[in-house]
Amino acid sequence: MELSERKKKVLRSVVDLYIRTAEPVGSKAICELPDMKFSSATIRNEMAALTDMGYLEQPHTSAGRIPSPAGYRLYVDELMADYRLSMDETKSINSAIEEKMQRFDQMMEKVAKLVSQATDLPAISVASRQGGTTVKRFDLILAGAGSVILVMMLSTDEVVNKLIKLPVNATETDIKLLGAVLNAAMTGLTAEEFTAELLEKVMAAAGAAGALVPVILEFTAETLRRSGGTNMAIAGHARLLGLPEYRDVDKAQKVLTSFDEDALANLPAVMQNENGTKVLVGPENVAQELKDTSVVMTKFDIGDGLQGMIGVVGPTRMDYAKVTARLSYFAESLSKLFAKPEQPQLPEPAEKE
Amino acid sequence: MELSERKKKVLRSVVDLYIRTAEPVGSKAICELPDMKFSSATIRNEMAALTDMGYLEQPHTSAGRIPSPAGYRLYVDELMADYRLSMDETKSINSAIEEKMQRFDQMMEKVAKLVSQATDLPAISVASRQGGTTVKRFDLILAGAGSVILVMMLSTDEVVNKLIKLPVNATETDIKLLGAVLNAAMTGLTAEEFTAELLEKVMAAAGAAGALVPVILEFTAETLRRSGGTNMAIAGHARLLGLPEYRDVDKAQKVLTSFDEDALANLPAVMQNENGTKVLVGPENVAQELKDTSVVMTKFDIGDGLQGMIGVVGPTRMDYAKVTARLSYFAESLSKLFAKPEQPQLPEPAEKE
DNA sequence: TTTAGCACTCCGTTTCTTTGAGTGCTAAGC
DNA sequence: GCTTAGCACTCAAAGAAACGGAGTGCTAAA
Repeated sequence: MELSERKKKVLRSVVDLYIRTAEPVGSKAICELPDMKFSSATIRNEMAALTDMGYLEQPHTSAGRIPSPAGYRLYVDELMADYRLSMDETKSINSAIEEKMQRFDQMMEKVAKLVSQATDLPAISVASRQGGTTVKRFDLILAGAGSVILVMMLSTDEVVNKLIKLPVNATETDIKLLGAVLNAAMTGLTAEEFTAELLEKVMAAAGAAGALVPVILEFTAETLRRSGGTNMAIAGHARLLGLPEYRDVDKAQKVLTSFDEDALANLPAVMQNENGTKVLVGPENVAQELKDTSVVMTKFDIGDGLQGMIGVVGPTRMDYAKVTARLSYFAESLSKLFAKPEQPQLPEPAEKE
Repeated sequence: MELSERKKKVLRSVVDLYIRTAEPVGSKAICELPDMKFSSATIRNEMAALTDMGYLEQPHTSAGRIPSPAGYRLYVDELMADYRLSMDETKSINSAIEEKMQRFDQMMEKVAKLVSQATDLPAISVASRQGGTTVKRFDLILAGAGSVILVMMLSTDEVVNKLIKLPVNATETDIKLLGAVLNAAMTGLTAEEFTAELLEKVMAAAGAAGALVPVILEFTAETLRRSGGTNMAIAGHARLLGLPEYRDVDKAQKVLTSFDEDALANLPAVMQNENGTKVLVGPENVAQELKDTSVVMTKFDIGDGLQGMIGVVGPTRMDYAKVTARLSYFAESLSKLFAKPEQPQLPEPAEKE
């Protein structure tokens, strides 16, 4: 069912205002907006309708409305006005990039820092090898006193190993079975394909030694993720605390902790088959800890078989238009930067004008 | 003036208790301690004396006492009991290190993460080339419309350049003078030697183009710091928020912001000529934002001309004994790890016992 | 020199009240 | 049939007042 133009206008206004103020928006505030031709009573009716439809929420009876996740979604998809970057903004982004990218090594950190600065939100920056590494072959060696050695050969021909303590007694046969199961189910998979379903399937098949599966699976995924050349940095943790929604220390802690614990590690996977800018509103995030934050992210090209991604994490009430615009521009500039042959060692001689 | 044994005992007890509880400590609590043979009135007198001497402070008249920075200092230097690591602790540190250090590349991040885990505080980890890089030679090129190009040749024979906008009009002569001053005053210096005094001296000598000096100095210091191979990582931001003193978002934000802004960048310099573990209590920190936090840090050997450092940042009320012990042990284990020829590609075959 | 006793201070908490922004609904107006 | 003015009602947030109790400093006795 389509919303009437007026409803859309009201919804847009509510979201806009809430993004600006972080306070529930009342009917009066809306009807006082410059191009709003109706009285507060009318707006009130519209808002009640939008609430019924699930686009707005009411923190409590006598408060204004705030957008629901569905409301944000609609806003992002259809309602929000384009944000046009000013000359100043483009200039400052470009000069920041040119200035700081002199050395390649700690690049991801630099990028994350710059993105964070540009958006005033915590930012993430990832470079990952396309078409990830996989495991060619698993071997398990029963190693005396209650432990096994896991040996993996990767598609890159690296060999990685790990000593695992046995939580239970397992016989030679159990381990052999487990090895067979691993080789059958988990070879040729990239890090992104290690899902909860896979875990269950393998555990079911592994029988007595099934208890080892979670450890092995996690270790393998982690190894592939890193061997995939994934290099990721997060910057601007502190900016989260500047936002009114994170004056609540517990909330802030939850989100910051999730950063340390790689809750963002699967964002690149989400972007895998996407183009342009992707917005994840609140509960659309897979990671539990991010259920009431939003994520905006964009790909960029590093060349050399590497895929770059930048993104920010913020409150669901985030200035999507502005953030999206700045992020896209950032990605564009970075792509251009990396497309250049190499940074010149010396600038052109000063031209005469 | 020496403190009586009893005063020392009281002071130690106050610090110990405050470290544990984060609440001002009253005379009653002290005299109820197992081996405290005096009444609360006596303790009260002792505490009043310790307050006069500047070792304790009173948040307000009717509250208990908390240690002053001087009190912590004394505690760290003389009073605190050795913390003996349990087998469990050493084991878990060692296995964490062995397990995670499979790949060398993102090592500093890993180390920081592990240290943070082991201490439950934000941690920093730095690897820096010993005997830092210096600038061999500066050149300034006047580049048409109000800008100059700064070209530096480093002791590593790298060449770095930067375009600088002129805030004022400067003539060829001014720039020449500036160039001469830079070459005279700033060649051969490592990043650590770029101090506020140097800045003033150079600015004074540079005359008309003096306005450029701060920019140049900062850029140079930054370049050297990085080219020095300094590689640093911070982890565990979120743990700060778990501490009662940082339930106050503004305080937490100040500290976390300082992490993003390299307030920790000069810690390695502080360690330069130190050995063992160094503790900086509250105001002993140079960085303004860390004036009411404490820092504990230790060096470790990476070999290969690299010097490692690990450290943690926490409230002045921090368990110095425990943190110091864990940090030292960590540093030891890391040194050992790096002293090994190379990580074995496969572990030894399981031994029979 | 130590300790029991006591008056005093002052913070943190709880409880109660007030205030006002915002709502839904009804009935009148265009 | 929309739109709007009016009104009674709700409820969180802010303020005021009262309370309780932990801790102190001081005095006087042991």
